[in-house]
Amino acid sequence: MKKSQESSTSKNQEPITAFFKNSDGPNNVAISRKTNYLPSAKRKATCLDNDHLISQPVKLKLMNKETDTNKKLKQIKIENKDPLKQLEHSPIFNSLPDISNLQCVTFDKKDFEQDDVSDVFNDDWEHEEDAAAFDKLNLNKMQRCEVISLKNHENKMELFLKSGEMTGTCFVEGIWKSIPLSPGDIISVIAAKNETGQHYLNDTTGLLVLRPDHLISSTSVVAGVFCKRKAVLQERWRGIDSANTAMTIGIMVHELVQKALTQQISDITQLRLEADRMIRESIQMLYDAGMTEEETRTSMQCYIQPLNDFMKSYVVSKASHGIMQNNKENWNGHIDKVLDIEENICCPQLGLKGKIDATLQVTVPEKNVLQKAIVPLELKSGKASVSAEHRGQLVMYGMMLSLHRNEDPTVALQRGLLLYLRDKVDVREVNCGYPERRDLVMLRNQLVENLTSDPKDPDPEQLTDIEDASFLLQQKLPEPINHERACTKCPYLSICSVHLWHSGGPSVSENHPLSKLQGQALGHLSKDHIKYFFHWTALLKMEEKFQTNSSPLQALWTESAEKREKRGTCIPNLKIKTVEQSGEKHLHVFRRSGVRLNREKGPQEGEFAIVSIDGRPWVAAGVVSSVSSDEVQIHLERDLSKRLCVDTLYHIDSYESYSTIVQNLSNLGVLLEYSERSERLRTLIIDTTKPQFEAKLPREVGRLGIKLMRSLNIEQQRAVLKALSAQDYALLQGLPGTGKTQTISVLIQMLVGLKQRVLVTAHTHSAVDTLLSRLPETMKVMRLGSTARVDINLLHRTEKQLTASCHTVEELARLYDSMEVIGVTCLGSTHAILSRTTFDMCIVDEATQVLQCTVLRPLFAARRFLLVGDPKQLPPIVKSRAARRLGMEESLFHRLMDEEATCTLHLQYRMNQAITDVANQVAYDSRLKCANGHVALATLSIDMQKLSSKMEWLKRACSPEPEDAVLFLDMKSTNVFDFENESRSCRNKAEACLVLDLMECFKEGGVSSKNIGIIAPYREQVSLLRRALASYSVEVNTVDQFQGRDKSIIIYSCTKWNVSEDHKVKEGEILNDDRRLAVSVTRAKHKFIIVGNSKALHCYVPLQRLIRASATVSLNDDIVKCLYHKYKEIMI
DNA sequence: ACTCTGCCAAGAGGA
Repeated sequence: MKKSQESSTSKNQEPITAFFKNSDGPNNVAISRKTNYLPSAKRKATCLDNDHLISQPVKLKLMNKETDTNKKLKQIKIENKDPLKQLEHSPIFNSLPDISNLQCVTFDKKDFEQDDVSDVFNDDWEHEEDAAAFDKLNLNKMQRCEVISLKNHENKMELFLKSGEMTGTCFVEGIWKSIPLSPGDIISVIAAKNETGQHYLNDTTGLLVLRPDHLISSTSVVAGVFCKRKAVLQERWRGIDSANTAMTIGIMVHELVQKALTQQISDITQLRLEADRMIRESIQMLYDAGMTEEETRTSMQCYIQPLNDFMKSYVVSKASHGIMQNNKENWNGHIDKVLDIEENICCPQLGLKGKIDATLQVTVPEKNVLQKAIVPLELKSGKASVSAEHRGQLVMYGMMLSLHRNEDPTVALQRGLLLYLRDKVDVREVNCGYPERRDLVMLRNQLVENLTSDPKDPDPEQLTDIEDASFLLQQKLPEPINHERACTKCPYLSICSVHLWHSGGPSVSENHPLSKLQGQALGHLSKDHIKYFFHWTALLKMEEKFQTNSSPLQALWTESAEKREKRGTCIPNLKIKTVEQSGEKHLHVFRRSGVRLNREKGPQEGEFAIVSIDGRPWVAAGVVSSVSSDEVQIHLERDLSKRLCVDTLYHIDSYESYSTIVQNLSNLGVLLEYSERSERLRTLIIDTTKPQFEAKLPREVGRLGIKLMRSLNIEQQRAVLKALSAQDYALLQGLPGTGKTQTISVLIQMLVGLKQRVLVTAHTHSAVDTLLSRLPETMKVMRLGSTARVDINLLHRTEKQLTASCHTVEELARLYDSMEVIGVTCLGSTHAILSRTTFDMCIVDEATQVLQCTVLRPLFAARRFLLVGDPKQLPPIVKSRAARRLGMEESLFHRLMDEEATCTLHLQYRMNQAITDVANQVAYDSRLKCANGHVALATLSIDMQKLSSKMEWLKRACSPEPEDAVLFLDMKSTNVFDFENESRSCRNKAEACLVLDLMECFKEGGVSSKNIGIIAPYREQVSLLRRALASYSVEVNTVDQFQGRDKSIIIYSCTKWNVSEDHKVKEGEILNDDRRLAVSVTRAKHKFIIVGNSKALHCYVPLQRLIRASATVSLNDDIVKCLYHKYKEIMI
């Protein structure tokens, strides 16, 4: 039972100062890893004396007595609760070390007598020399360090830190002691030095940033001022809180102000016109929030006059002081220049990021002298509360900016402007002292503590039990606040409560509002529902952890651009060539001189990427629109050429966002809500209640069927009728080549004929587009999603095109409502149409490729659903091996598969009999049938006469005969083929040579290369083959890219040749994946050729099954040697 | 040591 919080948050108290109350709480200090770390008497420390570093012994004496300054500070704290005002009269200010003088001194390795710092951590501490290597770390500057060990003293904690080659110690007192640190933790520290040369932090000096590599946005930190628990929930379940009026107005006011500032608009009529124009252009946003234009115009009214006043008094006028005398609180400066709008700041030293509304150059009168300064401005469209949240945001921007200027973030003078415009202008200057900075850093630390794992946490990849995982990997959350009204209305109430009551952690007292709200929050949920929620949140956590480890964002500031380039995630050293406005974005063209870009690695076209400068990561971000050998084009949200000089070198890094994880978590959150749509899905998906079917279909179905179903075979017709009779859901299992796209297309036409609205979705854009392109042009179809990703033939059906003529929210809503079919990817299903209207049926194509938690989103929007897929084909992409082991690949299709609910299409129109037979042996247990004799007997059309002079094996390889339709070309003796040491790489030049020879032969036989597809399991082999076959314009790809399509001939290059006899197949090894193999085989219509080395492949069971089912041709050493000599020039 | 599609972001306000 924890009551401290419940009683301590009183109403009039600034929540931010409440930190002081908690600072004496218990601290969980880990015990030092090395117990006899270093006898303190022997330790040496370096201190700064006349600009020289002198080593001198330091006596470690615990200071039990308070220093004078500490005493004084305590008094001030008691007298004055507002940390903002505390430092103004504080004597401590002067007693802090003068960092500005120290800045020029850099602590470099060469400054020291002893160069050997590498073995500082030897257990042998007897030598004075080793000990002297300590405390080289200069903590007067902010440093990113690893905590090596810690030692708890009576009222302070001693940290042993390491940064690069340097090590040092630091004493931590006061509030900082409450940070739970473990050896291995990364922290960022700035500390003071006492008279004995010892670094220390206490309540009056220094900053300690926990796990600074995890950047938290400034708004998230200040959200924690009110409720830390909510701040954490908001980071993880962002999608739960839907668009509301206040926020929408806020966004519009921001745009208006930014426009006024950049264009110097100070005419009220013009501002009104701008506002009107803005409303007209934002109808999409208004639709999302369910607002009308009239309502919006009215709400905007109360900002326009004040904005006009603001522009007149502060921006346009020449006067720089003496203005607005009638209001003393108002700021008395002048805005000279707008330097930037929405400037992105990212500060790895403080673990913070943010976006500054406007960066301004101002003149401020100070002691009768005019001072120039650069200040951030933060606009707020709500009440002029000058709250801790609002000020805190500016304080954090201030700290980040001071670090960019190379100043000490604990003491550097910082000023920022708060602008309130509702009803009247109110400009406030926010300047602050140390305590508020400290408290904000601590607040951030508390959030990070919950948002990141600590070194002691279990490694998710080691977990083998789903129950353990869902218990151990639950979201850590701060304690709830005691605020009934806020909790009742909080959108995160259910998620907050499910963690509070079902995570085995501490709970709240009976009188706590959350106890009273328990029924409202969770009353509608069963144990199974909660279990399902925790299972999937744990799986997502595992996947997320894997992602954090494999592509760490911190590489942006911990690794050089060149190193990142080697890693394959960065295009370094670019200069701006041109910048042009393109819609709301700025198209930047970057040029790299000299070195050619490696186009296969690094940010690709259509991907989201981050632009950085050395020492300033993440100055902007946007979507890459093209990458050529010497240029990169990217759409950024702001114009970089305005602030920075022409010669600045930029780096563009690819970025893996976590938004998918957050969206999936949100979907699970929605599944817990008390609503009809969630209740329905919980019953069907979690409780797996049997789906119901209508016994009789309306007569209309028959009439429509005569017209529409004629093109379908019996099996397909049955499937359509089954889907139409579903009251809850139905499954359609479509084996390869069985015409499921055709079937779904007819089903959609039937549904539309019955006046039903259909939502068509799939995991990939291409699957959605394939379906939509089969629908008649007369049908009202809208494709949602980013235009860049949509198939070129469907551009006329994109939302952008169709809504171009809408000028009002009503028109827009009418248009959306009039659509008979909406097509969108599962992850794109956050579009407002899906939450504002209901569909009669949702059809999910390639449903076996979607994660269960991802498919939920489109399903919420429909009364019934149809899942279409083939469980024998590709599963969803799950990167974490552990998550795969625990069942994350199980799609909803798998979960719901049941004879009564499923229709299967067996009759296929693609493969001839020979390939069908092999497919049946490899994956389909004789279930796959050729639809008719024509399909069964189809053969490759090739002119064998032209190949009569070829060698026997090559003739068989190209022959159209059924007995050679599936052929294994065995290259046993790859040893002859020792081009170079390729033992570690996943490519095989021998196989590439063979494929090249086959291609040449097919070409001679008159087979068009567009009828041939080449598949390799590994990317590396794919790119080798692509280079080698560049002259053929033949498609070479991984299996995944061929899903859903076919070719007359498929050549499959197994690649692996150096697998040892006793090789133990690892879990999830790609060659052992029967689903990928099944997809490969079933892409071929007439001929399937496997190229491989039987010795290397014998350990892979699915491949063995395939090889046994096919005819084998062994290629001897001579053939291989011959191939080598023929093509060695091409194999680069 | 293997495959790879989707998601723009931080903030927009209020207890």
